[in-house]
Amino acid sequence: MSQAVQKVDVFQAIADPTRRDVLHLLSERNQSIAEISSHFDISRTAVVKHLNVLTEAGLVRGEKNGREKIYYLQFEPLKELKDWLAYYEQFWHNKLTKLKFVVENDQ
Amino acid sequence: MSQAVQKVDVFQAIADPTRRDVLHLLSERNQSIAEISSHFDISRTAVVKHLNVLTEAGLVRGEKNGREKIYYLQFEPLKELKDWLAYYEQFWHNKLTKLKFVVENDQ
DNA sequence: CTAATATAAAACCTATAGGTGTTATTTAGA
DNA sequence: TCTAAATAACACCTATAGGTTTTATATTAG
Repeated sequence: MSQAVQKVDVFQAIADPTRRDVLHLLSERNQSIAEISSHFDISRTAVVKHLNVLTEAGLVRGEKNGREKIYYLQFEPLKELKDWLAYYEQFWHNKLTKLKFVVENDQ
Repeated sequence: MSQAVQKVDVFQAIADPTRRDVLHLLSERNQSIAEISSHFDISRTAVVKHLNVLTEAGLVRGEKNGREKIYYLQFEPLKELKDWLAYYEQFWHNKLTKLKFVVENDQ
């Protein structure tokens, strides 16, 4: 199989503020676990757990490089979020359009 | 004050699949607690708890109508999600642009 | 080959998310 | 005005998310 089954969905993965911070850090630069951890007050083990959740959601990928493990951002799972959001944007757009119609035809 | 402080953020609110289902139901039709509950296997009390979380996040609004309480969707908090997502879309767009440049200038 | 560095793995703790059932309270309608 | 319907308010249970510390395994640099 090309890709392991996704155990954590993107909604759950980005629910935690620390994990969102990790994603932001990785958007600035690919980093090792040690580098990432240095930005947080929590233990390195805790950071690794968050990285595991993000990995299971497919939002990041870790590659061993010598004794380091470098983490990279992955965009693909955010597409699901984008689609989900698009549905409600469309919903809202329709509602506003109807409202506009009512206002214009009201006296 | 016009609006209570937001106790639950939108990321947390949409993390639960049941709550996402509730939002979807409300996008089809404004509904009472009883109506919403009828679509789920969990107890009405549990549904109410989810509605409370969604309310605290500002994603829904409940209005008493006689002995019923009708729930409505609210779009506004989704803007934060949209902005968050836009950042990573931009990030990805830039990355692809750079990649394209490299490919085109490579031999 | 050994010391130091970086990560992995395991066992454990605690707060809380998501669920339950039971008991008020409010309101509509015969 | 009494009963049934709809919601609100409690008290309670259990799994797990998010954190800790400790111990083991790889890997690089002298």
